[in-house]
Amino acid sequence: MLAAERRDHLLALLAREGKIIAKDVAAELGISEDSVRRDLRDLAGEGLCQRVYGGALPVSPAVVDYHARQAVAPDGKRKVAAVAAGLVRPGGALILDGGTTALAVVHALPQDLACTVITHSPTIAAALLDHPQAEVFLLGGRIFKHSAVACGAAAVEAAQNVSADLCLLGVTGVHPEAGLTTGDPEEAAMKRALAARAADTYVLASSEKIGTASRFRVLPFEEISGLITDAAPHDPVIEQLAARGVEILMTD
Amino acid sequence: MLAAERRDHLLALLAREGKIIAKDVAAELGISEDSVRRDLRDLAGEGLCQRVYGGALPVSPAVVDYHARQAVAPDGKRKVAAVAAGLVRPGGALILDGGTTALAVVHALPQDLACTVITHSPTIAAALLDHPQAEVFLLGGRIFKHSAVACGAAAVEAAQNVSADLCLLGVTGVHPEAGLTTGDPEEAAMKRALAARAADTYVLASSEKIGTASRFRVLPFEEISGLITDAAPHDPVIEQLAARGVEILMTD
DNA sequence: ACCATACATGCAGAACCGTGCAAGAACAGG
DNA sequence: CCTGTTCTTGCACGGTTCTGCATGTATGGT
Repeated sequence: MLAAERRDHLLALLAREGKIIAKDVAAELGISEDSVRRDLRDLAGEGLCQRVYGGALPVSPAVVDYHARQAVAPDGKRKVAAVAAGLVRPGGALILDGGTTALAVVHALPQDLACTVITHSPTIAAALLDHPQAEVFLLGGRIFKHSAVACGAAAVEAAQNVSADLCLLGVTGVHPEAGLTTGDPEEAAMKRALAARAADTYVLASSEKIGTASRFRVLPFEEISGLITDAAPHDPVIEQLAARGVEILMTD
Repeated sequence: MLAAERRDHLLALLAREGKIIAKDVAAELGISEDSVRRDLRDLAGEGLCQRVYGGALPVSPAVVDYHARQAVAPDGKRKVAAVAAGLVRPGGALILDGGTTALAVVHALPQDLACTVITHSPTIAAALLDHPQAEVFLLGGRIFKHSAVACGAAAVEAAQNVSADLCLLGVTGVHPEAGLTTGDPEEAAMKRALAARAADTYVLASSEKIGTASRFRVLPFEEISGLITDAAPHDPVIEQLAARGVEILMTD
């Protein structure tokens, strides 16, 4: 039995049963309890489970499935998310896009921050369950599988009924000419609808997206307040955007 | 049974019932009252419950922890969920309630089932992401933290625009006189709105809920098609319901 | 005031944990 | 192909934590 295989088995078991008992799974797989404990310790270190006396429990039952498949957010995204989280004012209202970067923003928010979060992502909504002071409003609609967010006419319509101080948007491309782009027209429309409902809109773009473009335009640069990125300090694309009046927030 | 799991169970019980009686829960879980008392003392030390003579009470009436609820009675719920999943027809439309039992239904659905699922639970929506053939429609609204579902006026309104063949509802109490009940009035209204949009409504009730009642009525028995439960074969409550024309689907 | 029940405490046995260690597998370099 | 290195795995050991029981005390009802 491969180590990675064992890890997968543990995560699957955790998702299915809601718990892991070290002794039982060791017997089941025919390996020592020590190995199970070591694996559980590692998984807990990555935030994929919660170690308890005798075994392990899901870290947060609702999102464990998602986490198991979604590797931990890479460093760049975490840094971008931390800067973005700093823009959120206590008591304010935040429109939060879907995607892994947005999920990282949730994790970067103080646990007890009191604010209103409006989102079209069930994943984000589920992740916010352990922020007891956060008021969450979910925009419903047809769920687009590939991005795991609500889109379409119903979702855009639902967005018309909200407003916020700040909107944090993820995109897949940031290109001097193409502007801010994403890969799906429905998603692009939804992002536009979200941005239109906030006083300020900041775009989250980890470095690998700078200079690339996808097929569908979300917004021109003129319509956003700023860009949050971990790109190199003197990236030519970034400097060009700064010259065009886009506020640039760099991670350090 | 893991110690941490036991603690979760206590918190869940506290959230659901509003109180804990040390003697009862000790008997139920097959552990000594001393362990229960020790757990309650610890929980009280962390401010998660209020210790009283004979058991414990919520520290404040509103304290309900969704996460704690995940650990309750996974076995009975899985069986109930399996039966419920069997009612879902390929190509059909299903309205699925929130809650752990409903989550278990998702896990019990064939991975490649093609159907439409309408839900007001972001957790359910997120869980359905790995059913590639399932079309998911999410009903938006204000997220109620304690049950992790969208409720309130917006959610009820959104429900008016859908319809389905089958609705699977969870409840917290099934009582001959009180009917089908739950602990929150908004949730009760939402469940009613969901049931009204489906041709058939089946209620999922694992055995520990039979014979109990919560404060808010969801529906009278006359308005549901059937009840799915893992209660004992000749449970008096169940037999009474059957006599009143409620279709009873038992797990085996 | 009395009694039944619930409680805290101490204790012993059991279960669980981390660490160190050695045997073996995987692997890179010669 | 051999050898040294690194990583993994299982085992042994000592320490920690948990659990149920016994004891004596406190509490609430009658």
